[in-house]
Amino acid sequence: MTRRPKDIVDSKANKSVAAISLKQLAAHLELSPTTLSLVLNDAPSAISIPQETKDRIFLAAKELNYRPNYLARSLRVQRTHTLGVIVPELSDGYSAMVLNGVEAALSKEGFFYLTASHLHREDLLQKLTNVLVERQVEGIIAVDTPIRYAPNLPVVNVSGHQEIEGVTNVILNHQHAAELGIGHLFDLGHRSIAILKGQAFSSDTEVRFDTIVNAAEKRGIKIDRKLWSQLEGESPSPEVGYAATKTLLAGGGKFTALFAFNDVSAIGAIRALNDAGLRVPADVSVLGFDDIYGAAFHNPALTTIRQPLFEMGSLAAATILNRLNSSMESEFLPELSVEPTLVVRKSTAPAAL
Amino acid sequence: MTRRPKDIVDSKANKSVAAISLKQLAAHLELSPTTLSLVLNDAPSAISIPQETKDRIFLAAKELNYRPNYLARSLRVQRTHTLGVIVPELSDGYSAMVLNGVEAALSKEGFFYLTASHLHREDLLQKLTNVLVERQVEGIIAVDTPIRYAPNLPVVNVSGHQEIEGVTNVILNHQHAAELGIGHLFDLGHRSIAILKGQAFSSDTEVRFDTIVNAAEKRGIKIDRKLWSQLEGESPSPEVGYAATKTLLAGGGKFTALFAFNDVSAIGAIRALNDAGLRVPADVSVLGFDDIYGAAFHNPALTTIRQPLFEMGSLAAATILNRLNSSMESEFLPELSVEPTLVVRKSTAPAAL
DNA sequence: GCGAATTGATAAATCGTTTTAGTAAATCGT
DNA sequence: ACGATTTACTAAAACGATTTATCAATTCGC
Repeated sequence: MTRRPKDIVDSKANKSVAAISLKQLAAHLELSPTTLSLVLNDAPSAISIPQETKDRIFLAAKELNYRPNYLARSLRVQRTHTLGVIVPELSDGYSAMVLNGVEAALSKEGFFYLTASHLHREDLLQKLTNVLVERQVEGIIAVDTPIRYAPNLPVVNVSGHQEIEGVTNVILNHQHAAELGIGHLFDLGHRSIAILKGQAFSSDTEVRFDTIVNAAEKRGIKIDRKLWSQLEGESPSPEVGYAATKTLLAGGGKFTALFAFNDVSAIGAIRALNDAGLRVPADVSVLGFDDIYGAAFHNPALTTIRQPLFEMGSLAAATILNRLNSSMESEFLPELSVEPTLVVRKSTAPAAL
Repeated sequence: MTRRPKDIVDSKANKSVAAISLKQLAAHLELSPTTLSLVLNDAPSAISIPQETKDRIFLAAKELNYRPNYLARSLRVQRTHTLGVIVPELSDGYSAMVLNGVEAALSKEGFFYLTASHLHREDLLQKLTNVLVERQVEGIIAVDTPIRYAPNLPVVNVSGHQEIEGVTNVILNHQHAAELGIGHLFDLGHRSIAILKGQAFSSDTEVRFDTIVNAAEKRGIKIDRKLWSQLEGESPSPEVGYAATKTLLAGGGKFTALFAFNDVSAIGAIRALNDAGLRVPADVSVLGFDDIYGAAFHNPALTTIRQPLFEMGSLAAATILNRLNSSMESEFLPELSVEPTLVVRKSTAPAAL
């Protein structure tokens, strides 16, 4: 009521004055913490509190800059509004894009997330999972990560391919992706197609390879051993695609198109082809996968199979939130599939005769 | 050792059996929670507890899979081992790289971080800062974000340029960067140099522009109004560089080299130049900034001024950890500077006569 | 053999909330 | 006018740890 205290509070407001507790605020108002809690949280039983008192409470809370302590509240209500997100590493663009989607979905609901990178180390992965659980996350999103044992929480695996009890896999419709890719190359007249197979640790590697080979065979195209090469090494750089394409070329197989494992390796492949005196797309068409940020601005601009990574991230997050909010066990789905799209740019062209 | 029991245990381990509390564990051992706490945390006063009892406790904790509740512990000891990281958005590669460094430094110390994107919205930025403080983060790292009021916590601003009490800025040595860039172009014989100035919202925009102009003038090169153009729009895509370069070309200024604001805009610029029938680097040299992931694999590979983003992230994190651990107030430094390096690739070449 | 120190433990306060179960006074219905 | 509601508010018990006193029984020093 007096001027002095108010001024002091205001001048400190910028510096966000040391937090005040509910108890202190209650003492200041000469009310019990209970009353304040009921009013501030708009609890049903607060109907009996007169508006005048409520106003006093709101005013004081604002003036004294009361901010409820999240730890205390979380401990009491047993909810942290926090998820854990496990990625192989952050630098590769793929994970960042998924995270972006995760964040968009979570922020709407006042959730946050803790990020952890396992760097392709199995032991670290297991340890991080445990630590996240200890930190009371309400669910876990694993991105492109082969989880083994799922903790007792809602878990969604983005690009996961193992069937694990209680884990929802958010996956691309790989069959469709392979059809789109091979179909595009076939339509351009390509009949000799090479493939860059993913690294062994990537969860998409096997499905992608198999579906592509199948789609090709359906059109009478055989992918013999000389026509594919596997990416090796953990670096998320085009180097690995460059190296794999070199060995492919050294192997002597003849091809007019190359279906890369992803955009990053496609970029490396283009460089290797150029180094060998082959022009893209005049001599060899190159097809990427993912449509990462930058694929459109590569030179030549990459034709690629687009994975909706942002959507996969937000779908993963939404799925977990949904499971948390609906008490019904029935909400659980073992698999959610999203559709790829073909993005035609400049790295593919009709096959030369 | 028989197969059966092991299988059963394992099968439960997968589901990570419902957490047990300290009190329950204590009841099971017929000891008090106090004793367990002292032993498990290896408190000094635990010396009087005989090894036999300690062993019993450790064994039971392991067998019953006791995991201390982080919330409860944090509430009591008033430490969360969590930082908040505020970025403009995640998709731009720049932030992801910094985050990567942050994570590397934090994980060593058992810290985690919550990520929040403000999407260039001032109100959101302010709100997110408050929410992070409510969540009891122990410090905040802002990346390329113009913070106004710093909360009452250790704050480090990566690429921050305002002087704010209590905020440490981690910045690139811009003077040096400008010298490296202009020096490189000058040495190649360029005397007419155009500049792409950053978006108004980016904290590096003004310094970078000014230092570049100064470095040029020091060598007798004037950058008149027709020779620079400002990026506009929030999209983190090369589009903005493409558009800015178009207007530059339309303005009629003559130049043999272009110093872009960053790699992303450099990529857009190269496309605009090509569209105008100019070859890079034969007709125009293009110099990027940042050395983002992918700069090396662009075609032509970008010559660029490398910012050590990973290091800036880990330096920011280390700085905060340091301030948290040392009780001395003296640790505070208002500014930490890191050095750029020139990475010469294929987008710059001697000036044509 | 007696006070002091050591050994082996524990009860209770605390962190800052939410929530359950009240209570005392005023008002209502009849 | 009197029991039943309603109004206005609160005490105390959680949540799950850590930490500060204490305590009872031994052992030690002399």
